Amino acid sequence: MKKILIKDIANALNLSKTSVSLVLNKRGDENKISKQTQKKILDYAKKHNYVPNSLARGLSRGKSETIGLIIPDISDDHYAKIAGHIEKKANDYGYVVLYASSNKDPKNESKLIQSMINRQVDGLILASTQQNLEDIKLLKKKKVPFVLIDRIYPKIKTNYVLVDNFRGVQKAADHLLNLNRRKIGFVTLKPGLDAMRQRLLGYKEALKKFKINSNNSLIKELSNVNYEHEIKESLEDLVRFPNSVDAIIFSTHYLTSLGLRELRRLNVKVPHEVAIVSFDELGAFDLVDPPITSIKQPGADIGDFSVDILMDEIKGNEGGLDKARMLEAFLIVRKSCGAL
Amino acid sequence: MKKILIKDIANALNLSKTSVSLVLNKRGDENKISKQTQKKILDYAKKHNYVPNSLARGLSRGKSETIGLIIPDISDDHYAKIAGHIEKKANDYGYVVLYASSNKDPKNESKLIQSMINRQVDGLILASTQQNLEDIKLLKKKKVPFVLIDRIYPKIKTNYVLVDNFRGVQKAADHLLNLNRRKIGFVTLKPGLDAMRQRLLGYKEALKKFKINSNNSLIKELSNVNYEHEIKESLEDLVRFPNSVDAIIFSTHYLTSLGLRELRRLNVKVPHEVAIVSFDELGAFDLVDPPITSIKQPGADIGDFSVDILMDEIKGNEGGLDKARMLEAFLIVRKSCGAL
DNA sequence: AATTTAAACTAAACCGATTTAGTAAAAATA
DNA sequence: TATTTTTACTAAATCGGTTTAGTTTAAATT
Repeated sequence: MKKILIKDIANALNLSKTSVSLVLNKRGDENKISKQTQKKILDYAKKHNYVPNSLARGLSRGKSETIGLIIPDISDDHYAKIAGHIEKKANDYGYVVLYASSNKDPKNESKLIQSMINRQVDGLILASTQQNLEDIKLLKKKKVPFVLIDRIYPKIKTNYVLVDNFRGVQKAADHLLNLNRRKIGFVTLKPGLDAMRQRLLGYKEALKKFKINSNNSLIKELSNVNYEHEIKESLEDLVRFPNSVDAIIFSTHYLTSLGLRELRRLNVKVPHEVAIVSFDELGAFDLVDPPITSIKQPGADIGDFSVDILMDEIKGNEGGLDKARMLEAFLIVRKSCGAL
Repeated sequence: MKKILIKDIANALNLSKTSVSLVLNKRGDENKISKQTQKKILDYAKKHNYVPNSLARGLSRGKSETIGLIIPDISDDHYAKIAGHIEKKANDYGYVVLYASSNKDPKNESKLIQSMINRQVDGLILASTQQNLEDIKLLKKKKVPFVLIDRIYPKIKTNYVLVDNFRGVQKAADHLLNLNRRKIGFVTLKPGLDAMRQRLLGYKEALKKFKINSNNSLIKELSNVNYEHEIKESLEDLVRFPNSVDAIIFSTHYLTSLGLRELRRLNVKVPHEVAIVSFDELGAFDLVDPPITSIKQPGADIGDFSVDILMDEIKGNEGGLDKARMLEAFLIVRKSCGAL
């Protein structure tokens, strides 16, 4: 049951490693290896179940047929879904995915990028912490093909696939405004991430168009590390006089879940007293009491497009595809705003 | 900005590749490289940001500091959570995770196992389709370290981390029985998977202990590919005379979600008319109407233990750890059974 | 002073592929 | 028949590390 190598095949058939390698890589014809010989090699390889050592191949070819994927957290629904699509699509292209979670730590992310490059990944897909500008610049300088998803660095030009957070939240706010909710709270994370900034801007813009002054005490920006605790106080404050909101937009699905639990604890009736909209879906949001109106991000598209772009980049097709895409998020209307 | 190699360091310092390699691998002292020289090498390497090429290192060492993880589907909550923990734990050990989804296709799984091995992963963690006995035997024969999770091959002895599906479902059924539900339906998948078989047996055993004859028309085994459609008819049948169940156990979280949607469509009141328990949690099950009583699998432990075992195996520690673990699943009582 | 031992290195083989730059023999052309 | 071309291969270098088996020089021992 020993592993069989190209050398073994060559010896067994009294041929050179070169010929064997060429034939196994389907380059026999162009290199004028006779049909006979080719058949012998192919047969022998199949019979002995030859499979190339990818490390050796990667080393000599300088590429690995592997792409790296770095995301904040694989157990986050949103990223798990994207990762699933990336993997499937990459497999279609004959690539394998080397995957890693940064756990939202820029240092960690930086190490992972390094590690991926050492492993000779042919390209990277990155949902960055947005605090590693230097690493991203380095990737550009080293001409490593990469695509940013979900989070970009506005200061530099890169390939990216992004969701229109600004428009997305606007849709949420418009929906509420059209249902005559006027005191709309916004619960989000501190804008370390551009996505969060965009979502906040979208919220403000929607209010402005309705000629409502945005009121800072209705905006709750929670810390990235402590939001689970901070959300309690924030919600109490939103719900209570003088704020007394009649609607809340949550800026991520986990804030929505936490927030809803809190609203229940506070005995606030959703949607009668307070309507809610979630930016970003969770699988079971249609089953929740009440079913949650949400802005659904196109996870499948993010995954698929990012791989398409990356492959284009790896193959060196300049200008083949549009390398920067902004995708629409969709409003899914359920009962949590009282619209149904 | 060119990549710097061991050779470059050696040339720059007028030393041999050997010395440089030894020092960089912290084997300078044992090989009597003078402190001076060591410092020179280390300084130069740091200054020029040397990082080893993992492919080359992997090739010559015959190991890659990478473990492979093959699961049915990364976008399944259960596996996403496990994957998250596996990754974190593997990183602690200094390993990187090469991850792939089989999409429940044994052929695919088989290819992935091959591909992982070619990539010289040092070990594998596998949530198998349970239809690749030959591949698993091969892994054993080739002495590739591996750990099965969630799904084992009962016919052969392997390392594994498993959840006690039998006891888990028993807990669910006991809970219902103790609440005086007597006509308990069981909605599950066809037993291609041993897990499914165990869950069914657990259900039957619980009934038997309560001296209730299990009635086959209360057991719905759906096809793996078509369950989304079949579940409609199954639920109608369970709910309608003469079955008229007063409780249903769903054997996976996605069956629960689908089932609950169906029960709503049929206007069945949960838990008043029919109580439900889900085997396996979903993040938002506490928010659902009604909150879903479920059997929670210890995803974190599955992940952590499997990596511990694998590392033990890779390091060749015979008999260090218990290499086969059966973990308990826990009942989480919520309102969907009327108990609260 | 001759021999051993230790210190501080290094040359070259190796891992398992790919690839460049050939070569020998047969066939085609002049 | 001599020369060129084509066919069907192959030897050896290469990728970037690790590792085995030395080597040289200086210090210690007899």
